[in-house]
Amino acid sequence: MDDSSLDEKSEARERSIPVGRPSKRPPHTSFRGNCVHALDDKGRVSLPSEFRRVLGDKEQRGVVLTNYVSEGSRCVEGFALDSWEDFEARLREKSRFSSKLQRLENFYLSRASECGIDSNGRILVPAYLRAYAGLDKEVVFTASIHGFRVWDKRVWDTIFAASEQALLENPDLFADVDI
Amino acid sequence: MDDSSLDEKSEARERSIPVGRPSKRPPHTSFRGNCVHALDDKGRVSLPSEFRRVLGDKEQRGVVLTNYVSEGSRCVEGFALDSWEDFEARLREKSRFSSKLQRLENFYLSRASECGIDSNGRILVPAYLRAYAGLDKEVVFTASIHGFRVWDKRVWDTIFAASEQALLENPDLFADVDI
DNA sequence: GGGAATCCCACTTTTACCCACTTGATACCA
DNA sequence: TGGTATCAAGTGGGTAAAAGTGGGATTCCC
Repeated sequence: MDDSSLDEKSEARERSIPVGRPSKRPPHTSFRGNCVHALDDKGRVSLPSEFRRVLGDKEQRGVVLTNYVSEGSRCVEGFALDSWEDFEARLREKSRFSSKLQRLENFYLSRASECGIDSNGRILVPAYLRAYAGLDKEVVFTASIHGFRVWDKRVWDTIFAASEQALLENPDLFADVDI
Repeated sequence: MDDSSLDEKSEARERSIPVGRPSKRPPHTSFRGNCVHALDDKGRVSLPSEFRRVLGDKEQRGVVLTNYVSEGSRCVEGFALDSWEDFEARLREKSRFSSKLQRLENFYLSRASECGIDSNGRILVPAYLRAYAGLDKEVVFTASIHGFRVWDKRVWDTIFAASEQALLENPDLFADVDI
């Protein structure tokens, strides 16, 4: 180890480089792509490095995970903390006693958990979310437009195949999204 | 017991150090997530540490509990004291002879109780609220947008399952909340 | 005096934080 | 062009501290 590497480390510490592995590569603007990672016995899993890059400095603040049903299958949804806070702020403006809001609170909000990112770039997925989405060993991270999703690998394989099949059967499937 | 420990305690009282377990981790901005805790024979239950973190310094002032019906089921609602006070202030601006307001007063306000947090981070749930919501041994704390709710575990499991079912039957359920 | 609330201490379980290893990709150099 | 050094990325595990729980003792109030 030479002096320059020492300098670099202390400099990084001083500039408050986010928790987790520092990254020299530039931050990304959106979550993209997908990757397969292993959940360990403690329920921890490495956040894909590409996703950590999206979080950038916000990485130190962690992510918010909650449960969701996408295309009829259970998964975990994840968001950068500040994007989740924006969402909460908009909800706070709704009528306090609205029954629709309560549905959303009881299913979605009530299961949201803020997860810090450890020094190895991992998050701890709460036991109740692992149980909900059936996350066992192999999980798949997939990008969504606002954040990302985490699936049990077998569930994801099924979902993906079904999506392709739907597109084969209806070539205008995406045209209907009105983009 | 020596002098220094005495000093420490009285100093803490003077600086209004919050009751409850101190926490080095940063305070959260909103109540999030859910957790299962045990109500003991005395009617005490640990406030989830995540929730205490939201209260931050306000923890010393305790929380306000009252009864509510969410999605057709009885529960206890909880709020940080100052958020409850804001709510009261807004009610005070309404017409004092509004019959709807009186309903709200009679059902909601009249049953609100301020609860302190003990040195172990627990609150004492008033007997009438425990009876109302059928809280027995296992209770579930769930986050809501303005505060949190406390349910009997069996009731909660039913509510959650029903919410998921509703979402499965109507995938656009939350799209309707206009977020 | 009896019941409830509060305070305090003790115990168990869970979690956060740390360190260390493996692997694959890239860079570097002879 | 093959060997090797380097580093990011992912994974596994140990340990001290925090979180949750139970229960006794004291105080307060009707």
